[in-house]
Amino acid sequence: MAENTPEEKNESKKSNFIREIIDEDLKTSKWEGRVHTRFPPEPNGYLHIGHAKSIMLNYGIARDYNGKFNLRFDDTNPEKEEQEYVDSIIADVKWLGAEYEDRLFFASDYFQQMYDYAVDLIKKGAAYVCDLKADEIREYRGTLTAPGKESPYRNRTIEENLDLFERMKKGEFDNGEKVLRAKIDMASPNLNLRDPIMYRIVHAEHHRTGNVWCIYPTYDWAHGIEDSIEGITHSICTLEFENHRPLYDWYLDQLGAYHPQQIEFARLNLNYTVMSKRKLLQLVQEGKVDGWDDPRMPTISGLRRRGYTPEAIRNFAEIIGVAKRDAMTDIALLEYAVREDLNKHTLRAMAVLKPLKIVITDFPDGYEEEIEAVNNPEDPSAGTRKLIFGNELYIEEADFMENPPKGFHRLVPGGEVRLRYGYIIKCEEVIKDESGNVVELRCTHDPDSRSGTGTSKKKVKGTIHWVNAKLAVRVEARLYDRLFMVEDPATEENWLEHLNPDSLVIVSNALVEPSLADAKSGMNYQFERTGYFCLDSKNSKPGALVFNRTVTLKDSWAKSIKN
RNA sequence: UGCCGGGUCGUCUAAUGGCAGGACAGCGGCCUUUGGAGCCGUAUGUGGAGGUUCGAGUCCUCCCCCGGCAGCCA
Repeated sequence: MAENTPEEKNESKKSNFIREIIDEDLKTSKWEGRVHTRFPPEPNGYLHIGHAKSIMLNYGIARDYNGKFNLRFDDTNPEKEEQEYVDSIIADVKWLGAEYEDRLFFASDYFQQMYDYAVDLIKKGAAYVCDLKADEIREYRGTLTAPGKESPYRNRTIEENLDLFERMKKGEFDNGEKVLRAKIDMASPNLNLRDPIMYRIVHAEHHRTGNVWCIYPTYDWAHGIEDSIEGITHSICTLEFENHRPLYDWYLDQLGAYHPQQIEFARLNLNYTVMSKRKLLQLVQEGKVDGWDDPRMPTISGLRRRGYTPEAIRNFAEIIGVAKRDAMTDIALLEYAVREDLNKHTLRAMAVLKPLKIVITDFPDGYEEEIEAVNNPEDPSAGTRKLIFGNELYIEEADFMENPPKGFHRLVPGGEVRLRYGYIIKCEEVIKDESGNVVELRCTHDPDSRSGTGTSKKKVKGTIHWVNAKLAVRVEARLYDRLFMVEDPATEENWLEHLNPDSLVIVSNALVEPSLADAKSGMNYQFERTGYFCLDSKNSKPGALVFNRTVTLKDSWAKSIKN
């Protein structure tokens, strides 16, 4: 493979304000030429597409600057964290292709160091044990416009603080009885600096450290230390931590510890879905969806089950860029990213979602003819396959209309249409049941129109897909749509009331061409003219296949009739 | 109404005092045995008012709007 010229590299990799900061740091040797980033999830839920943005941002930077990328679990709250989440997060990060090599870390591995650092602060007179109850602490903190007041315990002696803190660690006190606080400034306009809590007492079993600890560091105390210990150069995080940066700076300066640079960016918001872990958890717990990996969920595992590829998600992360302004990204960008990837790489197949039988009357009963179909017009190396044409077929119900609107290019009574890779047929007769529903079409074919022979001079406007009635395989198809009916459900009072009742439509009698009976899990397919599909990893079984629709194909006809 | 941050096409994102550009979405067309894909074209934007400057999205002043912060969550 040829090396990219610098210009090509710049073109293929969009820059952003964070990369500019790094470029500048490299120029000034601020970190002796090092670039070291990390992704620091809390294992209290599954990762979503917003995390993917952060992962690709951090990993992409490390990769492009020849730096390092760590995966570190921020597991400082035993009450919310679980091993299941750790496992899922590791799987998702790997699936996305973010390589952390041997750098898998846990904040809980640093608990002793954090404790020692806290003792240092106490010895410097910069931290104290406070007996105020939670609501009292809140009260003493003041408000956004009024300064707080100092805790009556603020001026305990160093010896007393040391003793009390050690006894907190030993388990002599109950939850909430005491906390360790930094002694900073109760009148600071930045509320984070009003004697923030460093340690709280939590008698709970931690998924990794078990019952070794009953005091746990708060995020604010722990996070900067974690980055410091790992030698992170650029601590990239989301906007809401901007106000915390002065606190991290204060801690690290007090400790005289290595001091990374924090840079904040705007988190991803996608319309027609929710992105907070709390809300996603609620959807799972209230059974609104089929688990964290429900294909309608914006989780990495949900997108994977839906049929999204890592490449599609990486494309998406690239397309949306990185900035500091709040943004609401249109889900159309995500769909564009996945179509772009799937179009190039999926095998095509014919599948009829809502079958309508047609009989070609001028072929003998039991007629069979082998015809060739290309597997992927975007990729000749994907080759071709054989299809068996017959006198009894099924076409898509939507491809026939008795009273078509102007511009309808498909089958109509007395009209002609091409059957993909087969013949041009003409609809001679429409057969209906007692209630007037069309149940079968009787057609004739043009023998000179066999696909690929070039013998037909005839031009028809429409080409429709079909399956052989005798050979088609019956499958279940699950058609997904946006989870919510409103653009920004999170801002609605009763956000759960805006779930889209049609976000999942199950089609239990779809018919697919025989080759799809061997569909492989993890493979993506394009059902010609209808969309991209993949086997459902949870519910599909041999002999009872279940296909998930990843995304529809663009449909300019559907769009034009809607207007 | 305290502190911090932010406002560029409908959406996302560039332009680092010098032609406001790209992508998606839209619209129009070409092409097509997928109404797919591809190709071509097109409309749309600097929150407002002043100021500095030969020249301002960019610098200054004032205003407006949006977001975050009062967990022993992260």
